Amino acid sequence: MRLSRAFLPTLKETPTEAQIASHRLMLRAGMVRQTAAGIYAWLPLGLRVLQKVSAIVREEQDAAGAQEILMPTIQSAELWRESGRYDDYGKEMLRIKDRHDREMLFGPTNEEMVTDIFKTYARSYRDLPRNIYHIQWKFRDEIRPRFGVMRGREFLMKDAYSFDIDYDGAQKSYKQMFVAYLRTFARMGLKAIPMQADTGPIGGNLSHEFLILAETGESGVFLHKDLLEFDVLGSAPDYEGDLSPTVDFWTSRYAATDEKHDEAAWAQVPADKQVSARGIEIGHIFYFGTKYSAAMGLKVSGPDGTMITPEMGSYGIGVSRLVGAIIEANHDEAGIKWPDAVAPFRVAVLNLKQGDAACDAMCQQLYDAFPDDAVYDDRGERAGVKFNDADLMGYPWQAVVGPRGAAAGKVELKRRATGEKVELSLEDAIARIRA
RNA sequence: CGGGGCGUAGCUCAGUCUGGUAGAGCGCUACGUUUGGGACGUAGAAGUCGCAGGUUCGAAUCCUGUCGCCCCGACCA
Repeated sequence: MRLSRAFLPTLKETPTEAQIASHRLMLRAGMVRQTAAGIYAWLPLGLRVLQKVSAIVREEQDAAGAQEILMPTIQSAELWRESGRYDDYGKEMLRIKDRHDREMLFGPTNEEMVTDIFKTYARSYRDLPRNIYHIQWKFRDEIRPRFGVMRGREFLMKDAYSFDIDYDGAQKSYKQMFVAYLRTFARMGLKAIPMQADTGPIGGNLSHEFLILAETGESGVFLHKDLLEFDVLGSAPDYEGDLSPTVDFWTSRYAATDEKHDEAAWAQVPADKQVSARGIEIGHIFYFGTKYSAAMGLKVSGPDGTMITPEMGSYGIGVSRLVGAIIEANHDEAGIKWPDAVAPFRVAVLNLKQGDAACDAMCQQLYDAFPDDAVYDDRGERAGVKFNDADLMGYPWQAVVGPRGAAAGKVELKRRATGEKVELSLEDAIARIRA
């Protein structure tokens, strides 16, 4: 992407409405544009991050055995009457009438719809277990949207739904998602901690929220320090094997949000292992048994010919919220510090003297070395502007090419996260960025 | 939904109390000088003053209504 031709509008001044770092930086870096309260348009830079985050979520869902589908945003009220949630859900649900006066709604979640779809095809216990998911826009008419994409009304969510023949199967599905979530967030450079949670309007009796620590988090959290030091990505999980050791590691150490906080249990945690902080919820998993399958008439034949009502669970990740959460966890005064895995581009090539033959040639080679993964700041701007914009947009690497260095065949490579700078030959610089 | 605040140029805001030619900085355009951490000068473009109605010779300013947005609280991926 050449900046001279890109639609990447950065802002020098901070828009007044933005109160927290991620919102300010997303607006300043030109990632999103607010179009109504809690509703955002995603501009190219923001969209790339959203897509990278989605891709990681998708890979880990697929690895855990879930299969992707895509359900619509608009649903029929009828479905929600079957489960009884049409009246329960309240004003958070955006209700719409079509031209024939039929009652419709913009989906806040998809338990009803997925159950309805699934029941058309599932005939036998042989059709189970299954886990299907989609990544789709949701709408929840929040009383008070705030914090940019962190609490928007329209938001992108990955929601998965598991169907199992019995309780043990459902527990296995739950653990698969539990482990998949740990890996998903770890790959984005986040330390997400699963915590006991309320099940809220979804129902059920087993639920974990995944939170990351951040000063601007909306929940208070209390946790055992060991949980912050565990290496999640150390070994690839065997999803068909016994996942209990991993899940037990996490669930045996104290971790709770203020809603579920238990002072007595907390007092059992050694004082030097107690961590109390603020947290942002980025994922939530539920086991809720037959709540929807029973209400909506999902039944399959069992091995002995009797009908069985499958056990279900649902598993959500706030994909658009994650973009904000990642920024909350990775920024400084100057701007964003993208983790490599979700960076919109891996490297920014900064040409400090546009039009200088040596600079132009070296920049072009750097740029060509990273197809679709580099931005080339080839604008006729002063060096300071390019430095500041690159810091703001937060590319993991900055390859700085000025007349002095170009004459000596050197590139100055800056690591955004640490601020560390080294002078390298062109080849070494390319190798270093690739590493 | 209760409380508070704000809508004036792309952005940040002044002007409203006390009605009388619509302003500044940043950004944008052109030219010149600059050129390794958000340069300087000169010239220029850019606004139905959120919308509707009213009062008035005259409304960004006063009155009524309305819409939108932000912040604080009770609720939540």
